[in-house]
Amino acid sequence: MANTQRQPNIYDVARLAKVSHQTVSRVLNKNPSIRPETKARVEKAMVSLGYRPNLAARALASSRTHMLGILSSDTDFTGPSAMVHHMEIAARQNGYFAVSLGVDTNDPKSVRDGIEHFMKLAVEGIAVVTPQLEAVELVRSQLSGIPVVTLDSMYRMDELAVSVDNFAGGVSATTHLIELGHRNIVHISGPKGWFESTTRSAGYTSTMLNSNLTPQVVDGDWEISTGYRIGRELDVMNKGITAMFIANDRMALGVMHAMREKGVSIPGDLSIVGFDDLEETAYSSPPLTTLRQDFKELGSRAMELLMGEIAGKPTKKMDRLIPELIVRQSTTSPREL
Amino acid sequence: MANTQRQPNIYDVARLAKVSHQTVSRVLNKNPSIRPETKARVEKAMVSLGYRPNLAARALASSRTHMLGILSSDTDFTGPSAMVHHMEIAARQNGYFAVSLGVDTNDPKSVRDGIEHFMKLAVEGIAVVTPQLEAVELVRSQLSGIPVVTLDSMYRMDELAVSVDNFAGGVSATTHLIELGHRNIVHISGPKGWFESTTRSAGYTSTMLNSNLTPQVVDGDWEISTGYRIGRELDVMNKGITAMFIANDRMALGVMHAMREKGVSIPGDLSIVGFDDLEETAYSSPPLTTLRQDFKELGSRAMELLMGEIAGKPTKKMDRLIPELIVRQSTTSPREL
DNA sequence: ACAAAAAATGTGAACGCTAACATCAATACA
DNA sequence: TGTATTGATGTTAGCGTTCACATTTTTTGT
Repeated sequence: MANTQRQPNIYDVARLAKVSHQTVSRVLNKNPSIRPETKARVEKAMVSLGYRPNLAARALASSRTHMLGILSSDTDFTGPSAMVHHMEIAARQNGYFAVSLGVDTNDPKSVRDGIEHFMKLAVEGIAVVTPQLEAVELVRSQLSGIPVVTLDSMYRMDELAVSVDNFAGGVSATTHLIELGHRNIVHISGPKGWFESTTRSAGYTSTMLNSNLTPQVVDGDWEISTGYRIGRELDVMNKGITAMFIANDRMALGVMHAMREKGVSIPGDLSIVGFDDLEETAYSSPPLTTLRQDFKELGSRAMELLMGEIAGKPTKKMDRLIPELIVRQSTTSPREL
Repeated sequence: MANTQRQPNIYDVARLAKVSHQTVSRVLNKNPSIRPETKARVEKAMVSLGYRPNLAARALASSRTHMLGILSSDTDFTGPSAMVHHMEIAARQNGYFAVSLGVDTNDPKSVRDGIEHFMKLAVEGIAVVTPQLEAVELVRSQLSGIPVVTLDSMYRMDELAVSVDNFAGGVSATTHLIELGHRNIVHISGPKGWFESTTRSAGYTSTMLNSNLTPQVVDGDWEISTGYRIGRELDVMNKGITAMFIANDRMALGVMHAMREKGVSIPGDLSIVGFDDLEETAYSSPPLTTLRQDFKELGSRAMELLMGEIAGKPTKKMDRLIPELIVRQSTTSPREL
C-alpha cells in the first residue's frame, strides 16, 4: 500500500471536489464570495481526505507566519510564568501560535540571540515579559517594524504596554500601614534595574513624604534568602520600627522567618505588607497582608493589544491594572508606647 | 528609496558572492564539501546583506520544521513550569523551536485540540508534561508516527519517558521517619488520577508493610487549602499520630498552618516530610524536611531523548531520576511515651 | 431577451528554499 | 600523458500555498 506516502494537498482536495485548487484555498481562507454549495462540497472532500493545511507553504506564499514570540525571563517566578501561560491561551484563541523563549536578561547577548531566533521564525509580534528596563530597551531597539508589547514593565505613551500600577500598589500598602497608626515604616525594595521595583518604592516614598514621615529604604532583590538576611540584620525593636512594606511576598516570607527566629512577633511587634499574593502567603504564619496582581488578566490584555496592532486596528496603546490590597493577619495597629 | 522592500534571499547572496544559489544553501546547511574560501565569501555576502534564512521556505522544501511541541498542564505549579522552561532552552541549543501549549487535562477536547494544533504546525516531536495517566494515553493514541516523550509520568518500557522515581521518594521519606523511631505514620496522598501521586503512595505503603506497620492514607489533591482542611480535621494528638508523609510541599504547608493554629508543635508533637522542595519550604516555620526533584535535569534529559529519537539515533528509551531527601527541622524522633 | 454588471470560479506564476542530478575542475593512478 | 576518480559547484524541478489576474457563470435592469 503506497497510498500513505504523502499528505493530501489542496490539489487532491480540489480534484475530489471537482473545483480548482484556488477555490479550495478560498474555502480555507473563508473568502465570502463562494457559493455555500461548493463550499460544502470542498469541506466534505477535506474531511474525507483528512486534509490539513501546510502552514509552512502558507507562510511562504502569504508571508504571514501566524507566530508570536514571547520573550520572558525569570520564568521560575510565579508571576511571569502565569502571564506566559495565559498569553499562550489568548494567542491560540486568535489563531496564533505562541513561541516562548526564556532569556537571561542580565546577559544582553542572550536577549539578542532570542530576538534573532524570533526574527528567523518571522514572528508577527513579540511580547516581552521582562520587567527590567534595559532589556526592554534592547528589544525595542533591535526590532524594526514588528509590534512589541511589554508586560508589567516601563510605561511609555508611544509604545504598547500592559502593566500593573505598581506605584498605586506602593501607595495603598503604605497608606494601609499609616492608617493603622504606624509612623516608623521601613521599605525593602526589589533590585535596582527593575521597573516594578522602582515604582513600588516610589509609591512608598511619595506616600511617606505626603504624610510628613521619613522614608527608609533597604535594598533587596526579590529573593527569599535576602529577605531572611535583612530580617536577621535589621534591629527592628531597638530602632522602633513597627511596620514594613516589602516589595514582594517571597522576601516577606524570608523576613517573617527571621523574625520568628529572633522572637519578634508578627503582627504584635511588627506589621508586614508584602506584594504579589502568592498562594502560600495565605497559609504562612501569620497569613500575610499583601497586594494581589491579576496575572491572567495581564496576559490576556497584552495579547489583545498585540493582536490589535498586528491587524492594524486602532486600539489603545496602554492598559494598566490596579493591584488589590488583601488584608490578612500580618498587619495591625502598633502597640501604644 | 525602494530598496528596503524585500528581505534578501539566497539568490541575492549568491549573486553577491558570485556562486550559485545552491552553494549558498550548502553553506547554510554546513555541507562539508565546500571550499573554505568560497564558504567565507558566501558568509561575508550574507552578513553584508543582512541575510536571514526563511524558515517557512526551508520547511516547505525539506519537510522538516524544526519545531517541537510541549504539551503541558498545570503550568501554575512550579514543577511543570520549570520543566517547560528548561526543555525550551535545551531545544534551542539543538536548533529547534519549542512551542508550548497549555491544556486542561481534565478536558479531553482541549487535549485533542492541542494535538491538532501541533499537527498543523507539523512539529517533529512532542513532549508531554502532564502527569495524568489518561491524558498521556490520549496523546499517544492520537499521534501517529511522531515521537512523544513524557515527563514525570507513566513508565512503560516501550515508550520514551523521563521521570522522577516517585516510588523511591516515597520509600526514603517513610524510611527516614521509621528510622527516627516513628510507628504511627499517616500519609496524605495526591489526587487519584496522577501517576506521581499513586507511586509516592505506593512507596509509602510498601515501606510501612515491610516494617510491619499499618499504612494510613488520607486522600489529598496537591492543594494548600486541602492540606489545611485535613490538618484541621485530623485529631493527631488523640490518635497518637507522631509523623506524616505528605505527597507535596504545598499540602504540607497547609497542614503546618493548621497545626500551628491548633497548638500542635512541629516537630515536637508531629514530624512532617513533604515532597518537591519548593524554595519557600526552607523558610517555613519550621523549615520542612522534603524530597528534592531536579526539574531542570528532567527537562533537559527529556529533550535529549526526544532529539535522539527524531534523529533516529539508538538511544535509551527511559530515564529515571532519584529524588533527594533534604532533612530540615520538621522531623525529629518522637517523644518517649 | 440581451447587454452590462456582479459574483463565482479558474489559470499561471510567484514565494525561498532543498533534493536530485548534471557538470566542471582537480587530483590520482597506470 | 591520458583516463578514471574524487571533490566542488551549477542546473532544474519541485515543496503547497497565495496572489493577481483571466475567464466563466449568474444576476440585474430594461
